Amino acid sequence: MPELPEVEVVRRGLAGHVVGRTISTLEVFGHRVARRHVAGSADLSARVAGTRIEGARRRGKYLWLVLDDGAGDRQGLIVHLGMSGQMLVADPAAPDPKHLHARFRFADDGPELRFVDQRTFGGIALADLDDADVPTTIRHIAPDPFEAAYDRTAVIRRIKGKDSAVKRILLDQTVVSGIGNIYADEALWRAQIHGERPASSLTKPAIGRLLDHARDVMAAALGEGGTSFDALYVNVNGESGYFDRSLHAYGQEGRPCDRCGTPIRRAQFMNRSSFFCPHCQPVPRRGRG
DNA sequence: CTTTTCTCCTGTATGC
DNA sequence: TGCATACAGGAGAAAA
Repeated sequence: MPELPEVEVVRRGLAGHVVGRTISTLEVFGHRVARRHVAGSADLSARVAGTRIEGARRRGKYLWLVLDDGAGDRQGLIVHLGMSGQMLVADPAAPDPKHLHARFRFADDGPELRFVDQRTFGGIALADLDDADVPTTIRHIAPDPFEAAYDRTAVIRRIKGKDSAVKRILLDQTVVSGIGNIYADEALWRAQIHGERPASSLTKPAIGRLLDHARDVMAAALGEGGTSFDALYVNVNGESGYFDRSLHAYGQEGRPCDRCGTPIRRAQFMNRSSFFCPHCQPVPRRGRG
């Protein structure tokens, strides 16, 4: 549920609180959190201990810390928040919260870093970095709309070539990353496109406008500290953003559309909820766009 | 190869 | 009050 803006809020917090510091120990609790680290949690802890955090990076919903072991070897510590993951900076004397899955202690004996995750869809893992300092294990994740590597024209062309529902494609992180259910619905509302329209039925300019709306709505959300529709999304200090006040579609079932007044409708799509204005975003007829 | 469905997980809300 | 059920949904595995 944390999407690009919420993850960026966390990245900025990490940049301010842990970059430049040296990790003394990493404790991993339970078997779930390091499941993507194939060599296991003991290996993960051993490799992370003693490294210095050189940077905090992000692509889409993926975060990673660039770690330097001081001997010329650099690795990426990937952090994915999943549905409910939190990275919290805390006083080491503060009691452990429920659902604490990992704890980073630092050589300076300053505040520690905790990975807390109620639903345990998130996790941490180490990976090699490529020449651009992107972990090699997330090379299948496309650049997000804020990256220099984002090729808007190529993304439009790729989307135009697909017959799947356009919302499904917005959520496909291998096409463009960072967009989840909330910002997909918001971008579709802004673009006045129904998410079940086949992508190939949209004109290239319409696809371009949709992508630009997705970028713009995520930028606006970031400007307000992210969306806190769920109280689980917080920055590293445990504080929520307030972009949920600015949502036009997501979670607005029954409320009048801010553009035309028609009640916002909710429908099941891909086993998730989709919110849309039935007037501004007409439902496509089956078999055509 | 591409596309779609299933699965992982637990706290909260709702219905009987 | 208790118990069952629905729901939130990112992403990778599995299936089609």
